[in-house]
Amino acid sequence: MEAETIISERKKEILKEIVNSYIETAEPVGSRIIARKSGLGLSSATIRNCMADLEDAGLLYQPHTSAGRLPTQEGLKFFVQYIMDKEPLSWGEQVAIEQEMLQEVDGFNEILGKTAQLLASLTGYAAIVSSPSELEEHLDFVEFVRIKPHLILVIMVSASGTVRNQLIRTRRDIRQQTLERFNQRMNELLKEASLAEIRDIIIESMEEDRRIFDNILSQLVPNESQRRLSGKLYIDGKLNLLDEPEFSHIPKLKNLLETLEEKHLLLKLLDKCLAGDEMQILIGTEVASNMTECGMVVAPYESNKHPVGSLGVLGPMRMNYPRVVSLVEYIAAILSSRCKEM
Amino acid sequence: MEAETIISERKKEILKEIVNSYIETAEPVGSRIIARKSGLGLSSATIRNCMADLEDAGLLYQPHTSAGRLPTQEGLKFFVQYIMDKEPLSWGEQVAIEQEMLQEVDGFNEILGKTAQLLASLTGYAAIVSSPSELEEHLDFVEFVRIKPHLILVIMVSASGTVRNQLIRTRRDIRQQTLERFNQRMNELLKEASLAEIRDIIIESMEEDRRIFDNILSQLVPNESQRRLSGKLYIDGKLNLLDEPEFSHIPKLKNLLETLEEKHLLLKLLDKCLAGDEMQILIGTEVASNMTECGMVVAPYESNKHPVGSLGVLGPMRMNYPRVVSLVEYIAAILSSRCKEM
DNA sequence: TTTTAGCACTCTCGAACAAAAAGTGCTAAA
DNA sequence: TTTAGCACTTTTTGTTCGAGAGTGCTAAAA
Repeated sequence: MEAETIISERKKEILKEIVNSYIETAEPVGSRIIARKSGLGLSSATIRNCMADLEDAGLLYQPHTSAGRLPTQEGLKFFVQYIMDKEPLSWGEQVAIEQEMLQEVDGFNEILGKTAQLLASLTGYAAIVSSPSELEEHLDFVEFVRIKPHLILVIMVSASGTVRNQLIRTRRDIRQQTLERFNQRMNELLKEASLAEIRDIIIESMEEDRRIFDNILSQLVPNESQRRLSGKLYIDGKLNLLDEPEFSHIPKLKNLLETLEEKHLLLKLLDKCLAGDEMQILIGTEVASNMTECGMVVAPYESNKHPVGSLGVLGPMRMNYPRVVSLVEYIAAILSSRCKEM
Repeated sequence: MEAETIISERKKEILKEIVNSYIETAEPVGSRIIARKSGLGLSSATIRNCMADLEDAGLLYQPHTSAGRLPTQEGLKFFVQYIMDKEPLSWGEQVAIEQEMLQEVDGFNEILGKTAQLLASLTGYAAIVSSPSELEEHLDFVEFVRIKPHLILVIMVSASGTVRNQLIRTRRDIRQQTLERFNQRMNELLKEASLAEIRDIIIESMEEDRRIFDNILSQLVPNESQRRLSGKLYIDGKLNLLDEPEFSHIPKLKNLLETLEEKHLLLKLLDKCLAGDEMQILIGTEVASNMTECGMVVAPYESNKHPVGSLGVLGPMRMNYPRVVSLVEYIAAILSSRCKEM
């Protein structure tokens, strides 16, 4: 970014002050306020000159001639990239978070739910946590049970304690006896391979039953599009957004809440970050075409060095980035450490 | 209600007209409008006199002296009890509903979800459907599996196709062999009894393993308070409420949406109706102390003559009761008929 | 006795206007 | 390079005023 080099230190300082004030009050901020609040002893006139330059650079704008200035989307982006310093968490907060996150619960999913809840309540915005994609998850145990003719129940228990069921209808009726043979073989294999891998192995090795089980297994291993939809998502704090003045316009609010119901859209958003492998801050149009007034902070969490899911905070574009970034970072780290146990 | 006898036919007619107009426009309605719209050829002055009487009776009120009148909560109650006639569903609508409701799906729960969705989209309000309480539901199949030391997985498949899992930690480690004996016995018993009943039977009959299984079964059969919380709830159309002018005030809206997140509260509301065994219309303070601006229409649905769950519509107090009542009634009937199949 | 026309009265709502407040840009002096 | 000062612009707020809607009451008509 050449922009960074062009903007002088002083102007950065001023931009910082403006953004901070804007984050706090949601109001346009004028030169007087900065002159008084900022440490550097400059008069409002000087500040005004700088502000005019910042406006020319596209980082600020005035809603109307006699109003103060607001950061543009670009201004905020510049702020989070080059200016902002994270707001360190107080010791008390760190302890409180750890305490909440490290509670004993059964099932990994419960942790994810708790994480979303915690993140939402600490930030005051909406929080989203995606669960590890099932495909890659290691299974502990699988069992096939014949319930009635042509209907088989498959129970899968993952290493993390999640239980998943699936009913499968079969064209041919399969005897429980056959299934038991299958069960045994599967569970042996599971010690080493993932479900997707097993599929390939087993199809080769069990010549006799090949046709039957090929069918079953392909129903079991979700394909790409199913996987996308099946990825679980934990959302909390949606209603926090009602407190933000930018969403006091009801149709806007409705539009936003509606998009938050569209899981696949959110999953895509979170996935975008998973690929990047490090924290990302999306602002305005970067978030989504119908969430142009929002900001989002997303970070992946990992299990043995591999990112497996992500967690994010969604708020108004005028989010308290310094604080949110610290929180997301810290909580992602703790979540990653909990993944190891699983 | 003595009120009914006191209010003359004409006044009922006028009240009816007022409520209908209010439902449509959400505005106070004046005497002129009624004089023109109502069939009875009366002048506005006459109407005014009647309206004054209705106000004295507590069925109407004026927001301020020079405004038209609005029905009070009592006025609406009176309307739905003694005046309203249901709005019959058009033939096309009936067909469309049946088509939607009778679609082939797997799992009863999917039907309930679909029902909520349908109800919400047809009424334009929020819809709530409660699922039959699990306690009473008949189980088709139960299996206990030892996953690892001290951890047992219980799989329950209900007659309606729902699968429920539960992990149970045991103090003593139980061998798979023991569990299989137990499995067999359980599934024999299931042909006749419900889970709750089985518990009593089995505890008596299996002397040797008594202590072990008593513990397991008591974890399995939810107690009253767990049952309340575990009852599943399908809500749809929450965001429809954002379109209603009465909820354009954000704090009010937030309060309402928050209450809609409290499942146990809603369950209690629906249960209230289940006990009554017929459709109920709750208005204003009757709904809940923090939903005084709402109205609700609830009806039970049944499976072999016994009510097993209920479905309801929640909207502003100024709901289109004639239409909603018909819809709820019709959909409850279809849902009941689907229950029989299960 | 019941209904209606007429009228005075009350209250809200929107437009028009004025003054205050907030903030800017520019100029000229420090 | 910075700042004080001032003219200018725009929003905000408050006020006033008249139009509009609707009522209650009274007296006449049915």
